[in-house]
Amino acid sequence: MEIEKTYNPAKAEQTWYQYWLDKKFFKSVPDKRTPYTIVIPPPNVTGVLHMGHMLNNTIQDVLIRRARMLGYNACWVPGTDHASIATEAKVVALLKEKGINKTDLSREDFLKHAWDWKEKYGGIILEQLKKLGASCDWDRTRFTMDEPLSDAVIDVFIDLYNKGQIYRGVRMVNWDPQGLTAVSDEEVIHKEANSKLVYVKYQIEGSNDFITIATTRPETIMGDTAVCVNPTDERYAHLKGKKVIVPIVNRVVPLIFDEYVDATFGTGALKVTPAHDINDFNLGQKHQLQTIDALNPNGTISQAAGAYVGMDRFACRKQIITDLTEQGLVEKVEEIKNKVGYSERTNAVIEPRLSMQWFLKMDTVSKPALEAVLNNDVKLIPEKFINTYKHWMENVHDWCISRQLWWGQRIPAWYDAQGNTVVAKTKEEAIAKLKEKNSALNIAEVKQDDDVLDTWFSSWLWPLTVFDPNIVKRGWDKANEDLKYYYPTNDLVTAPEILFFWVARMIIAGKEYTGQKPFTNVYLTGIVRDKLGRKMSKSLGNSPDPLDLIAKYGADGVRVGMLLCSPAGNDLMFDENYCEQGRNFANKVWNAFRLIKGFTVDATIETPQSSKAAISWFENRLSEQLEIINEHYSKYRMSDALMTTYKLVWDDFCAWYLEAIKPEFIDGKAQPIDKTTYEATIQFLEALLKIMHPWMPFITEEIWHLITDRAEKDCIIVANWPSIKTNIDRKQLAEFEVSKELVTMVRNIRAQKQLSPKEQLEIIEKSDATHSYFDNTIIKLANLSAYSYTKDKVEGAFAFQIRTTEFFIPLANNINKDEEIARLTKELEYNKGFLQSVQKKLANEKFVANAKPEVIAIERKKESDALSKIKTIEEQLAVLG
RNA sequence: GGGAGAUUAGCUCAGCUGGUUCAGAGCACCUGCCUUACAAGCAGGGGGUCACAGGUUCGAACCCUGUAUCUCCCA
Repeated sequence: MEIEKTYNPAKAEQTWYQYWLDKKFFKSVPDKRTPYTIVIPPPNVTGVLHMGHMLNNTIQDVLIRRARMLGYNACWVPGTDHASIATEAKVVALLKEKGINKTDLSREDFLKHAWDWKEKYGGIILEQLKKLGASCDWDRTRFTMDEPLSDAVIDVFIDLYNKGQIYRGVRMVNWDPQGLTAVSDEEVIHKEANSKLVYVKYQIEGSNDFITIATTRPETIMGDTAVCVNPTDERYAHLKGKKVIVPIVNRVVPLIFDEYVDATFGTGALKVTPAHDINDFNLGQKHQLQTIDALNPNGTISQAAGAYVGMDRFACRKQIITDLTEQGLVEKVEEIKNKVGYSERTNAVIEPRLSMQWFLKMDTVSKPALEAVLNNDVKLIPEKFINTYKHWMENVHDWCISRQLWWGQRIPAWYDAQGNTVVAKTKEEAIAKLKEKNSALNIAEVKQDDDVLDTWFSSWLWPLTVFDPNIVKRGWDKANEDLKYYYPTNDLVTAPEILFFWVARMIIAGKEYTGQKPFTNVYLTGIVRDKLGRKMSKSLGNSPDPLDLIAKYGADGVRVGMLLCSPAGNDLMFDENYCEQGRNFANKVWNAFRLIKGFTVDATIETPQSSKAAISWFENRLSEQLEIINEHYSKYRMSDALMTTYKLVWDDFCAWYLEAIKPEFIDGKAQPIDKTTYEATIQFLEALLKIMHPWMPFITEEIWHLITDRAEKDCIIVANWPSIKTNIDRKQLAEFEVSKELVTMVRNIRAQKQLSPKEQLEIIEKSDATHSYFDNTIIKLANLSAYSYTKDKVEGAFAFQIRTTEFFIPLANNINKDEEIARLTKELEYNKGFLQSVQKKLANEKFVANAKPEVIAIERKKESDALSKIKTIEEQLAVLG
């Protein structure tokens, strides 16, 4: 059979993914085995695969595939999130292109468009995940707005309302004037901006004096209902009891005194606009100030402002500065840097706004969730996030859960014309409840709340409702078989950015409705940045399309590339070079297979000693390294686990083992290989393929089937993870390390003396021994004619040491005395310096008195080794004269 | 302004109980090789005042204090 020289990933990827699907290897149903479960962080239904998803989902797939091989019942639940604001914005934009305004549509018509859109374009991202090799149980695919899941969201709202945890009230919220909705604190991104700090003069009533205030928001002047200064600020003490006149609208407002004001900022005088700043709002409450809302929901100036009505807030800001300047009321304008909040979803500047919203009280429900992390019941990886988590959970604010949108779960609150409110699942139930409050109820006037719930108010139930949407209604005791079996899940892999949005809230919901944590380990990935450290973004155009990368380097290559450079919790400086390295690794594996497949087996020939030794060594080496790999996995050190695998395959297997056992060519003909060595080699290859499989699922499955014809379900995806041999011979491993050094030394000498690798050399070891286990392997690897032992020095040969042993290579015409003297002198100096430092240490009484005995023993060994080396070198120098 | 973390080779990172002259890996780099598995390769090599300044210790990349720079979170 002809095997191609380079690995071609495209075909293998297509073939095997379909094969796995057909054989239902990803499918999981509860059985006697221990489950291993991951629920996917559901990507936005509108989303397309980006580098962050790649990283995230590759890690999940590695964990799932390894668990499957370890014999767990591995279940990875996929799905998408309805992402209310992002999706609604997208649908609105699309309708606009068709000339349809959302405001012209009824709620029902809009939702119909939205669902049409979702059915047509939603979930592309899940198809893309398949290209990556994601082994999700696709039969379990869920969407956060699937009817049963939505139902559960409503159940939770009703339940928490009945428990008194949910309330409605007027609060200052983060208003997105573009999305026309409130957003939570976590959805506001604070960015540094260059702003103008305007110093405006307000006249003191009944005088020609002015008080100057500094503001970055002059367009809210029309909403001012006080001016405030610090009571300790002597500059303003004489103004006590006075009133001031707000410019533009000429409103007379009180001058108030409050500790809140920072006397050192600006002029020390603050304009108070209770409707447009949270701190001003608090001041307003405290001093019982009037509240004037000078802005409309869309960010234009409101009727109530009394001036500039209808003008956009930013246009108004400019205009008002011009107008005030003309009136001589602007003292100066300073350029400053301040933080401005932007909407995560629409990127509009957030406006603090007073409005009627629904809130969830966080103080009591968050306590068990904080404890779960502090007592390590839920482990955060890396641990450094525990502090951040603690800080947030201890300072948590009530959660604004209503959104002024249509796409999402509609709040199940109902009102009558008299302002009575009830919470109920259906209109009928609501009417019944309202009747209790209002005997004269006019049914025609009963209205449901127009708002929907925050998306996170549905995704916090994700690990519960993907398994059992009835959990809220029926309770943990009556949970279905799936939930009982898979929950709590094992690992959650997500970005630290949503630690509070999502992770904390899932723990809250889990504790509330099952009394249990939703997952045991939370692996927090970093942000994927470009190699300059910039966040990858569409606008910068610095984000490669993951599918292009897969086409170019193969899915296996990209997976390896991503994970080579991503320790947990660290941002990842992505560089295509890593994918290239991944692709090269796949090709290396491919060629190792090609070599082995090309062997001709002859059952009659005996196994050479060199191969026997190599097999024994690699058997030990494999177990030794597998132990380390398992250890890395158990600590979620993914890059380390991968790098150890990489070196085991490339260095140990390809560079040392295969070179040691591969048959020679005689007269241009490849010699056959003995059966024992061949079979051992195939076994090693299979074990290595298994260890590589979680990282490189496609190529390993491809080779697995090319090695031999296999039964229908004999696939590497369900093969057993290799076991570690019980008695690893570490002494032998150490011995081979010395042999490797010897081989390297010989190669080095060849390079220095410009000797062909084909020219055979001879090695003589100065030792009392007559042979050792790896002699023949060394002969093979270093291309020697002989390896012999002597008790005496060999004159006129090239001499060197490995550790404390002396070796000679007879090189009749190739010894340059001066060069040798220089080399040996340098080595002598180094060893003398080393000896000196060791002896200094040993001469130190305090060291000998305080250091651990093992440490002292090591130092003594170093001393004696150095002494013997020095002696040897001095002898060699003496011989050279 | 408050909090958390980081700073080790050109780059990305290890260094997990303080103990091999002040250190490791991968990539990149340099030199030599198209050697019948692989040039997507092979062999060999160079490269670091462990951010800076003090301190603790027989001994510090590691522990402590301060400084600088960067990142993130919260207000």
